Amino acid sequence: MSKRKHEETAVSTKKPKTSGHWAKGLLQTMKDPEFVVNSDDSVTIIRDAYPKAEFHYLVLPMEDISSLKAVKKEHLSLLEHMEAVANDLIREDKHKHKDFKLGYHAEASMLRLHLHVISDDMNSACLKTKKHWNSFNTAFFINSTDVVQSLKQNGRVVLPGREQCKKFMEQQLQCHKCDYKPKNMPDLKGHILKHLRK
DNA sequence: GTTCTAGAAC
DNA sequence: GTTCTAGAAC
Repeated sequence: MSKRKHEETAVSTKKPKTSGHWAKGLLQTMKDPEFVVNSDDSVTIIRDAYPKAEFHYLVLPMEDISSLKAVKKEHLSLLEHMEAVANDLIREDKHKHKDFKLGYHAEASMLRLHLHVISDDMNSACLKTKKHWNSFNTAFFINSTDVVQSLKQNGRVVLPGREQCKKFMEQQLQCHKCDYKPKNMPDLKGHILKHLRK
């Protein structure tokens, strides 16, 4: 036997092309018909390539807005439109029996502003780490309505600072539906199954 | 953002 | 010995 790792022969599960820096991945996914759910003149909706719940979509503007930090008051109607499009999506029949959260991460890793549209089951094989959990289930996740309100009131989106974000990510694991405090991720992933209601 | 894996935690 | 987390990735 050679020392080389065995060749992967199985067809890999669909992944978006990842040419260029990983932070630009969403820009590629936006162009991939496999992931695009819907779009109009100003926004595109895609399925998240690594969904953290049974339903997990992203709404992205066509305009090259890198993140919440780059959002200006002239983007107000765009952000309102992103929220409206997200609300239309979750009213579709296939989502009827699910509750959804609409919001932004306080600090995003991936380029291009994106609104998360995620069912609140948090039941997914892609949800693996404490950071994953806390990014959707602490104040690190900012509801779209609050982002829009902040933009209206301040002319920009007021965000928690770097240290505050770090604290959110290090927060003790907490079930989002009851007072249970899981001892680790496998414990949490087992626990949330009890709350499933499809 | 994910993958991989060393070494901490159990 | 096995499970689990957290940090590097050129």
